[in-house]
Amino acid sequence: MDALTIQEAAEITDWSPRMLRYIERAGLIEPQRSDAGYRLYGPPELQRLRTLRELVTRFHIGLGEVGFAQRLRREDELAGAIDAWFAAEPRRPEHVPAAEWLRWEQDKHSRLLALAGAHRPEPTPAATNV
Amino acid sequence: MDALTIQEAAEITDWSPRMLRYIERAGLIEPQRSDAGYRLYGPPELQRLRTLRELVTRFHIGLGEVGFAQRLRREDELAGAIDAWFAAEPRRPEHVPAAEWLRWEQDKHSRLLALAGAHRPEPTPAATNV
DNA sequence: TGAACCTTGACACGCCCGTGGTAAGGTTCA
DNA sequence: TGAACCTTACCACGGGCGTGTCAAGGTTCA
Repeated sequence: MDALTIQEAAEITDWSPRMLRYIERAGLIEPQRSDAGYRLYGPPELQRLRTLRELVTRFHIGLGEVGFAQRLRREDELAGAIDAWFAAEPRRPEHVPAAEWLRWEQDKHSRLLALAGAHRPEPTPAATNV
Repeated sequence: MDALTIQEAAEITDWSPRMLRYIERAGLIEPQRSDAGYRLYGPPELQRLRTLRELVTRFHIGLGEVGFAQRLRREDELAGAIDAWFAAEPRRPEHVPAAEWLRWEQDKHSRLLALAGAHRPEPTPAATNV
């Protein structure tokens, strides 16, 4: 057999048993269980534990962030909404001098503002409205 | 003038001026500035503020999460590393209950509700060796 | 000019995250 | 059988997040 107990896995992956349980609770790495309920870490889990450590240290992110990335790839609706939000990002053309941009933008805005002012109704954007 | 000041923007987007500054510091929405340094919120910013609110409440995420999504689309290396990590996911059980995060999320609130629901963790089907 | 706004900075507070520890009890194995 | 491991559940604690409020000072405008 080549599955390790939580303590053994912790030792060779440089996490603590406590953190291995925490990681599992975050839904990131869920090892199999023995009949008695013991966590069993196989080579794939060990590898992922090591790379997870590298991920969080190298990019200075938390488990919450990795968990969120997981949500992003599991929940299409969430991913879509996020995409839409960033797609609406007001990008100011870099090549245009700030002053120019400002005047151009203000012109555009004054027109849009008139519309926005007249078009108040926004009861409850049912969904995906961006 | 067609851009709104922070207070006006706060009022019509249902945030507080405090939060508008906070959102800006999070790098999510950075309004232009007047010559005197006043924040100027134009229609695009106002729209994004509204949709940001919807995003956050509808999916129950924080500004930190949105900020992380921003990092993901700005830093290719990070996105690649995350992709790689999830690609290495051991697909033994082949299905993952998408309600995983939900359990995780509800867990925090459940403490406030003083719920007592202890149950024996169901041992996985004869895991054997991995 | 003065009220009403804006700026940044700081203190505060409650909740959540990452982590450790410990207790009470079940499992493994020499 | 007993030591050493495992399980879950709880307490603790420093730091960060989301938010409000206040202070000291600059800007706008009727």
